[in-house]
Amino acid sequence: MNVQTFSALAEPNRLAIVDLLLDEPLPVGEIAGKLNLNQPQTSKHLRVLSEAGLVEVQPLANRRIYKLRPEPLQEMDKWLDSHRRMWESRMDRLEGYLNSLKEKKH
Amino acid sequence: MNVQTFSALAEPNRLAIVDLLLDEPLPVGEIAGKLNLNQPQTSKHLRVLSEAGLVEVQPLANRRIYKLRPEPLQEMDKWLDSHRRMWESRMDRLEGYLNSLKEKKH
DNA sequence: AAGGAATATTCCCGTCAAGGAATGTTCGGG
DNA sequence: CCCGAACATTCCTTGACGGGAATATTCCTT
Repeated sequence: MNVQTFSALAEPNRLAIVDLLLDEPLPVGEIAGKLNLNQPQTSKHLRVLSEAGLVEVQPLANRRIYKLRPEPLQEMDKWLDSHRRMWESRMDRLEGYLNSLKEKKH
Repeated sequence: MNVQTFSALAEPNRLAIVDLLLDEPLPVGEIAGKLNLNQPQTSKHLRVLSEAGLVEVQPLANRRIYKLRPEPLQEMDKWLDSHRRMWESRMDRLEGYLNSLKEKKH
């Protein structure tokens, strides 16, 4: 699992940008407008997200359209899989235990 | 989605600790030994993980046993859900497109 | 009570990161 | 060709962060 993805998302503004781009690709100005960020600030955050591979840029005249790339989040999903199995296993065991408690009450 | 979870995991040593604890709870010394970390270094990272809610401590004599807490990762899983739906939707559309290509070849 | 083991905390230092202001670059329209 | 719009980059400042060394704290054994 790549730490760079976590680093990129460990900043509130960048997390908000990623959430925003979930709906549709957007140009920098619209991202800045919707999140009340300065344009240079937005630009710099987008650069970090791009370097982490979370977004890709599509030039359109003087605009730059940013869209999400799923690969790093898919990798995070895969990493989460092993944890998911762990906590689901514990939930199964808890369930089994509670069921056995119920049976003992009959 | 809580940025603090991402921040906690955005450090290679802490990510390694979380991976290690996936198998079983461990005391500080063993974590330090397995990851080749100094004890104070390990202690400090565990503190950050604890403050993020990713681990909990169980004192056992002069030892402190650290174990994972699933809640923050479950929250991350939930956050990832909306992204999962987005990239699966795109995969569906790609699949449909490829299928329609295949049909045209008959 | 003293000592050892295990661990947490503090202080200091060097590096990194975010924001603001200013400036540079690119594209399209007139 | 010039200008405006959209955006990227640079420089500076400030605060955060990780590691190392030293020290403090807690528990158990003798």
